Amino acid sequence: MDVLNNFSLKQLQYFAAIAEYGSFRQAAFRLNITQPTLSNQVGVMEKALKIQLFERTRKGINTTPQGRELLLSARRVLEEAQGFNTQAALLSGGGIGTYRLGVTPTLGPYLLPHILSTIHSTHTDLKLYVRENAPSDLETGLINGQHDLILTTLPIMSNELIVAPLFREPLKLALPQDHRLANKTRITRSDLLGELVLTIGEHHLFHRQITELCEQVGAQTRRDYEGTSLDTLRQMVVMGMGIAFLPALYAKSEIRDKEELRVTEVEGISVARNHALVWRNTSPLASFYKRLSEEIKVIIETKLSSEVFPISVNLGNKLTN
Amino acid sequence: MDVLNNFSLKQLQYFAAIAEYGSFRQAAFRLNITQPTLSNQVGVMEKALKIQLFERTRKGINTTPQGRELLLSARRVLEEAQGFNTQAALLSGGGIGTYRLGVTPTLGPYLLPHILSTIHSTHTDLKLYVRENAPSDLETGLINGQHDLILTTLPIMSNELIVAPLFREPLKLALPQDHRLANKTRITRSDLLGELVLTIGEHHLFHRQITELCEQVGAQTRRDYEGTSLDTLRQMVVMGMGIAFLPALYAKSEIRDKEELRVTEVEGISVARNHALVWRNTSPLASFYKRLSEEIKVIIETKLSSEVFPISVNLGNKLTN
DNA sequence: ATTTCGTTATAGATTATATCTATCACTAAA
DNA sequence: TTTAGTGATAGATATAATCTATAACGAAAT
Repeated sequence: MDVLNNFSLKQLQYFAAIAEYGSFRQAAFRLNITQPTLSNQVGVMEKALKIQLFERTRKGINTTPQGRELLLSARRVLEEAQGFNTQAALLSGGGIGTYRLGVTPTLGPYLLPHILSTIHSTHTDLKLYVRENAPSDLETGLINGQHDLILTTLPIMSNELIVAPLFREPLKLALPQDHRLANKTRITRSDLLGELVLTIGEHHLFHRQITELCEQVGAQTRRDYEGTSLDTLRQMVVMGMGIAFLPALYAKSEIRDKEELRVTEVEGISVARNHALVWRNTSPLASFYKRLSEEIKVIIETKLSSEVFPISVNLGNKLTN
Repeated sequence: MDVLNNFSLKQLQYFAAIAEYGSFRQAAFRLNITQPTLSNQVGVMEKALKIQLFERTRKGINTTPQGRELLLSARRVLEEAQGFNTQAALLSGGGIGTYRLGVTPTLGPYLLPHILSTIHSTHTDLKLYVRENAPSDLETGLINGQHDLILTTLPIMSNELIVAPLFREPLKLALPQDHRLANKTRITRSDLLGELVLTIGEHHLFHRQITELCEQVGAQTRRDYEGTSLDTLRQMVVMGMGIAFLPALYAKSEIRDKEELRVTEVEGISVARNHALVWRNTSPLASFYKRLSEEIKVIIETKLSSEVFPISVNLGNKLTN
């Protein structure tokens, strides 16, 4: 990829045109340049390549054997260049291409299935390369360019990122079927007094929320048995090791079997995660990402309004829960 | 193939380098240009394509999704350009490529098999696209560029052609086995008195030579039964319709079966064809063609010295027989 | 806090080069 | 002999690529 200062695309174009029309004058006319320009440029090229491409006579030209050989290569180059050009024309519209979307493992698998198909139908040529990471890794990964966009849980601290809040996802209480509260229609704060609450590992963002809540209502958290994923947390509840708070979208997606667990809300408490679409403030595609976030909000409102809620107040970057 | 004034090869190269090194400065250093040049050129390109390729930050760059997409196309263009370049480098040596060689049907098939393999072994990458035509068509075909070279029978009249005489090919007498002269060891001019001589069609160059000879030695020519090719002429001799003069190389190649025909020389007469390699005086490859003709002469001298002879005198273009 | 180093962008001068106009030299055909 | 067609050449001009010097900003170290 080093020394190709021998020729230019323009010269290749000239070369091909002359060969095609069999005449400098003709070719110059078609190319909207003058004949001397053409003579000059081809001459320059021939000198640079040390190959005579045409044999000039007073009545016209012949392409030399070497010229004929090179013509094939020249045409291939021009074809690729043409391809580059048409692709650039397509891409300049925006919304086309492969975008690297980072998601958290506690949201991505349960949200994306609901929205991807709709997005795909609106943006046929938009492809998402989805990659899962813990929220903190997502944020730094976005900053140093490993992702184009992330779909993550607030808060986002960095001020070089732009945050488009999407929705608020409540955490719901999951009880084993044989639990004393399982058949109670209304569960309130006071019901939780003395309960054993299982939590997910503390590097997850809502770990702290849960522990704070438990302190308030007088429940205990089991520090010795923290789940490493939502799935293990669910299994631990099924086995009767305690109760747990699970994100609403997870519950909707994964807890089909009503015999296994009972998922319910607790009156008088408000514990939830806020999710947002985030990109770098330097990204030239900011306006497209903004539009995309609006579209996602609409999709969620349409398809998931019973599970999640709009984020009413605009709390900005420092949005905490 | 019309409007690709959006970008240049150089710009594509710059684009690829920046993406590769992840930095304008780095890339500029590698490309041996200054960073402002790079910034400027990429900017020009982005404006022309209406696509931002890179997202610039104070700590470096990120390639945009569109940029990543286009990078693939850009690399393909550069690869083809590189291919063009290396091929040009190869070709600039000369002796490489496909040359369109015109030959006469009464010589080509009987001479070329003897010389092509040797030429191929010396010039591995030289390919000959061989095409047969009557000598007069060969000459005009060469002049108007349908051939690069011709291997033809003299004389050549046009003064825009350069003639490299190759060898002199005697015409030998072919007799049927039951002919009265067939077993005679020495045949002289006077033996031909009253013989019926078959000739090839009069558009062939040696037709006239034969008829002139026949007049001199008192032989008759059969105008009503002119052969259309050397093969038919041979068949006519075999069938006893007369005797004929056949080119020595044809006889060597095609008359294997000694029972069928007797091929011999006639003492005291000298009838022959002169062959030459011919090209346009405007051809930039003249020196290569000249070299090639010398090589062919050597090959013939080595492999066919018993059949054909050098052309001793340099008779120039107007060489007649 | 301040300095230092690393990043890209910008402005203006300079250099390189692509292009045009006008013309020449030659050929073929009218 | 003239006319129309071919490509080449010289010199002027316009365009564009490049360089130098500097700005503006961020990150990290002092």
